[in-house]
Amino acid sequence: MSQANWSVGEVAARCGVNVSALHFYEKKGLIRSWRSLGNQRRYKSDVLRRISVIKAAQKMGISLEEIKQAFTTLPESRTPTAKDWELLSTRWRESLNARIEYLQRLRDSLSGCIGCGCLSLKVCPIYNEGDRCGKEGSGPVILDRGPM
Amino acid sequence: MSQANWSVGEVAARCGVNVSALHFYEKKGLIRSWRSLGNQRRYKSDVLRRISVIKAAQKMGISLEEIKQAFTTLPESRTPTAKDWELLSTRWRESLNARIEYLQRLRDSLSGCIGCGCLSLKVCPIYNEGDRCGKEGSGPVILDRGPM
DNA sequence: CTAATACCTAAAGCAAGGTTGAGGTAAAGT
DNA sequence: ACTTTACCTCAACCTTGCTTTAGGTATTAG
Repeated sequence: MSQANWSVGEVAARCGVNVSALHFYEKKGLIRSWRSLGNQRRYKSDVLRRISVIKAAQKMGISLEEIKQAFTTLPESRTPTAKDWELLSTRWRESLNARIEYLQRLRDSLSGCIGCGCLSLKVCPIYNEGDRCGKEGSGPVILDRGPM
Repeated sequence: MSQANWSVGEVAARCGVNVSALHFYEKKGLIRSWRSLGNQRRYKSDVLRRISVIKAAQKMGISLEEIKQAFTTLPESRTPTAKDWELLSTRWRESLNARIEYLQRLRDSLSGCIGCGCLSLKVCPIYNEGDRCGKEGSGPVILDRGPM
């Protein structure tokens, strides 16, 4: 079983992050700890999952601020369950899908666009935003408002 | 036809970027200009394509430094042709594909991983790196070294 | 001719996501 | 007991990709 009282160094080693990152996450409100008699941080084992979720979400391109927002949907009173976490992952999977589709559109336009003459011109789907300098207004903007 | 001598303001308006960004790109060596008698920047029209390529590459997640490196493969002596640009786009398409595949693996693992109990444990494909704290060494690391 | 823009340079600032360093306390090994 | 290692806080620093500000020159519109 997992221990009950993790020190910051143990968590850092276990999660493959620096102690400074844990301090940082705590300051940002993404994780919490209580203190030992000697004022050292102690963690419940569910912090491990939080950190792994932070890292996974970052790989998806989700900012710490967004992760923090998502964490506010977790229960305060009890340790989050698998269901609680699954809800998060469901929402993020949607944004991940959107991002993947965006990149796919970008890739598919790329073949035609960078090599051909259209890039930087009026109707290129890759390069086009606020491009109203030509004589007529520009064509559709397919890619510019994609998810970041 | 495109004009021969673009001012910085014209390029900025045409490309939808700020003048300050053009100064910045120039300082970083991504674009070049010559000067008018009154010391103002003047651009050849091929700067438009450069900038659109910069923007497209950024959408793919390519850093300015990498873009600059890629630009060094363009000919110095003549204005780059469609073929020249196509070469760039080919290389980038590969890295874009890699990134897409990485995100797809991430997505496909996500369903099982965040919700289940494995995340933060020894063999989860999403959360796993330098995880040698368990009794045995950890399992394969599927996702951690993916392209950024 | 004059006033409003547009442009110039250099330096500072901003946001994200941390890391590094200084100065000091706590806990653990021998 | 003593020394090393782990931990604490706070502040400063780093990188990327720009923007903003300040102080000054050039160009353009009326």
